[in-house]
Formats: sequence, C-alpha cells, structure tokens
Amino acid sequence: MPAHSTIERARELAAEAFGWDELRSGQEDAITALAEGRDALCVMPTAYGKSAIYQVAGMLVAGQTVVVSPLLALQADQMAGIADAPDAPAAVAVNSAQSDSRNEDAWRSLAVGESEFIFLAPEQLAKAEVVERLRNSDVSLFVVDEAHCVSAWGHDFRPDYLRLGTIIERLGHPVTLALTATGAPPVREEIVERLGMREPLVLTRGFDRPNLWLGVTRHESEDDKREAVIDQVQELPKPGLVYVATRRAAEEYAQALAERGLRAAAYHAGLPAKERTRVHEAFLDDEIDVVAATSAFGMGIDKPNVRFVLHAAVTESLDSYYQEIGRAGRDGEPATIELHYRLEDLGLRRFFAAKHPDATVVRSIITALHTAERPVRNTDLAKAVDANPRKVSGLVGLLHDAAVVQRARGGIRLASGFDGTAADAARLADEQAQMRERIDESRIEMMRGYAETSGCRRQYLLGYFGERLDEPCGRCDSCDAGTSEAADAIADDPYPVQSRVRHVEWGEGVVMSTEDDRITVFFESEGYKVLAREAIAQNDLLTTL
DNA sequence: CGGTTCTCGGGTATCCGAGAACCGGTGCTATACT
Repeated sequence: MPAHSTIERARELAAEAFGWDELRSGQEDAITALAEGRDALCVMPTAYGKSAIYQVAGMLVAGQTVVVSPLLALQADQMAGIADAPDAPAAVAVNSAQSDSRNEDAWRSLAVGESEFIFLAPEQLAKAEVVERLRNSDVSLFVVDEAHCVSAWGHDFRPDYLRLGTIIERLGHPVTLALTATGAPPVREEIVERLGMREPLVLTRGFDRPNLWLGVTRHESEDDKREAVIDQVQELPKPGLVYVATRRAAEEYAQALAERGLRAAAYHAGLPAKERTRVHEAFLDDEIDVVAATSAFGMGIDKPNVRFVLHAAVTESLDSYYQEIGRAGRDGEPATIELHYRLEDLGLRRFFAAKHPDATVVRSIITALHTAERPVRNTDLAKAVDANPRKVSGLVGLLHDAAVVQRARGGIRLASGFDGTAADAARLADEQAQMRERIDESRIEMMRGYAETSGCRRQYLLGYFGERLDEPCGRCDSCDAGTSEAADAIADDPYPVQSRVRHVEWGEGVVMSTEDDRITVFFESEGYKVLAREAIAQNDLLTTL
C-alpha cells in the first residue's frame, strides 16, 4: 500500500474514531512505520500525543494491540480516554485489582475480537498462561508505554520489564512500538536492545522546554538548604512540586510548608492508597498549593499549570531529573525549576545504586539448574534455592546478562556457552553487578556535572539528550550570572556527537556531547566519562571507529 | 554514603558526648487473614 493512502486512512480514523482534526508529523511518521510493519521508538514530550500513535495504528492494522503500562492507574486513564472517544474500539485490561470474572470477560472479549486493545502490566506477561492466551489471539501490535521503565526499573525493581523482549519473541514478534517522554541515547539504545526491536524508526521530538527557567543553588548545610527551599516555595507562584529523596523528608517538608500557611501535602508510596488518591486529585483540582513528594509522584500526572518544580535533593540521573522537571509549565507559561544541591546528597543515590549479588544464592541457582532436566520457572527456582522470588529474579537477570543462563520456553536454563562452576557463576554475577554500579555511578556523576557547571544549564541538559544548543539559553542562572559561554562550532571535529570511538582502557563507546575543551562519551561497561580534548590528544586515548 | 536514633559510660548534671546501630525509593501480584 502506498504511504500516502496509509496516512489518509490514518487521518480518517483519527477523525472518525477519536475526533482529532489532525495528526502531528511525528505521529504520522510513527503510524506509517508501524502500518508498514516497522518497529518504532518514539521519544516525545508528554503533551505530544503519544497514545494517539498506537490508538490509530492499532485500528489501522488487522489484529489486536497489547499495551504494556507500568501503573494500573495509568491503564485506567488510557482506557477511559479510549472509552470517551466518539467511535473507538473497545479496550480491556487484565490485572490483580479486578475480579477474576472481570478478567475472564476481558479475555473473552479479546478472543472473539470485540476488543482491540488490552492493557497489561509487565508482571502479567510473566505468567505463562497470559502469554498462551495472547498467542491464541491475533496480536499484531505490541506497545510498551513509559518504555524508560525497561532501563530504569528492569534491572532490579521490576525485573519483568527485562523479559518483555522474550515475550515479544514468543508472540511471533508483532510490530513493536516503544513510547517514552525521556531518554538519553544510552537509554534509547537499551530499550531497543532489550525489547529486541528490529531496525526501529527512532523519532525524537523536542527536548527543550524554553518556558522553564533553570537554576541550581548549592548549600553547605542541610538546615540552610531546607530553609532556602521553604522560602522559595513561599515566594513563587503556586501550584508547584517539591521533590525529596525520602518519605520522611516528604512529611517534614509538607509540615513545614503547612506551618507557613500553605496548602501543602506529602506524597510517597508509604501512604495509604486513599490518601495518595486524595492528594493527587486535590493537586489536580488546584486545592493544594504544593506537594512534597518522593519519586512516587508524577507518572501520569498531566497538569498544565504547575508553576515550579523544586528539588530538595538530587535525582539518580538526569533522565529522572528531566522527567520530574518536565511536569512544570505544560501550559507553555513560565515556570521555575530549581535544584537545591548538597554534595552529601549524592551519597544516598550511591547507596541506592550499590547492589551486591548474594553469592550463596547464585551458587544454589547454578546447582539447581545443573541438576534440572528442563528449563526451570522462576517461582520453582525460588523454591528450590529457598530464596525470595524477587531476589532470584534479579539474580537471574544478572546471570542472563553475564551469559551464564538463558531464557527458554518455560523458564530458565544454563546458557549453552557456559561450562564453569557455581563459583565461576558467582564471580561473573559479581562482575556484572559491578559494571552496572559503575554505569549508575557515572549517571550520578552527570547529575553532579549539571549541578556544578558554571556554563549554561540548558546547554548541558540538552547535550545530555544528544541535542546541541549553540548559544547559551538566556533563561538559566548561569546565563543570568553571565558565566555561560557560547559554544564555538568546532570545524571538522574528529569526535562528533553519536560517533563511535574506542578508548585504550574503557573499550568502545559513543560520543554523547561535545564542548570546546572536552567531550562526553558513554562506554558500554563504564557509563559516562568526560574526557579533556587535550588529554585525548596528548595520550592518544581514543581512536575513531 | 550520610543522617538520625540508640546505648552506654562517666560520674553524680532533673545529663552530656562518643560511638554503635540502623535506615534510606519506585509497583506489581499472590496470599493469608478478617
């Protein structure tokens, strides 16, 4: 089918089924690719209309659409959006919050073709029964929404994200679409690799948010920092958000702000579900001035008039930071972004990044797999080694990346290429964990680089996402202070952004961003490294590939 | 790694300071209990 008729059909569907007068160019490009059977990764801002891509594409191609979404609340929002559309096909969900009979109804409606869309958390897809049911329907489009979760959560918190690639394979590799609002190049690369996407169309749209003023204030003591945050909240137009690192800090900030006469609330995962819903809704309805929250607050919050996002602590990466500050100023009106930074706050992030595999359990896993005749399911493996299934799942992920085990139909088995002992496996798992820790550590360092740069914040931030801004932005504290410098375009730069290089010690990497006197390279086993051009030249550190 | 709370000895203070111990984020789902 010629491309133009695909687009016309897409436009018709968008208008008839969803009532949209027009599609944006990025949406059309993605829909066309999917309709032609090509995988796509879309990195687009929240308000861009990412959902429209799979909604229209799902209708355009025969067969049904699986949408993997990390939060049940998000699934409910998406389903409501489809239900509200003028003439869109039905959408169902299967999850533990619904009754068994409701889940059965959902499966039935999918099986008989009454429903086009099915929403699932990745944990659902870890169940063989669920995969079998999907195999028996006609899944032609597989969507991973909030796909940065693959990289951000897959390694430890929600390991089922790392298995999605295997599931896609099991379903005969339907056309795959990954959607996210945030993702530096290494994150994009990991999504593509983990999901097993085949030469996907990668679409990125506008990381810059010009209406956000960016600032950083450095503090020596915790008390000074706290006071500065609270004073700033008082001064700024409301509503806004204060991000903190711990549950306790969320409560303390909320209380301190309330004592200053503000309508303030705390939000974190330790609160009762009722209270979380109340705060969420009150914030959306402008009944709360400021929410002091951990990272639990945010995904799926689409509120146009957030006037500030302050951070009372650093995040673990600029990817997360960008996502959190991106909740400000969605209406296009000015908003204030400020990071209140203490060097000591990096310590908590390092603690979260440090994970050491339990060698005893690793050895038990290997022994259990040695004696097993068939692939072993995670739950059975957990029983066999007498450990928490989640812990086992995380260790299996490490062993998988270390090429010690492989995923097979019906479970996990030793990799065909591995013939070492249980002790060897424990050592390999440990090396793998150390590599991850180095990468996580390097991402924290990039965060620190942002906090400590005297150059233009926006240039630094956009550079991290692979976009070059030639002139200082004029809307950040560095520009206000006059310390930003225009980046001279380097003629014939031997290390242009996105080029592949090899370092004498750290191996292969990709150039992420460049400045006059230094370049930033992401190495597969080391993470981000900043290299001075002078040192590269003097010591012959890099070769271009 | 850093911040907070706990514990204990010194020496006799309605207790102070040092050092040890402990804790820290994100959500799904299954399961046991009202």
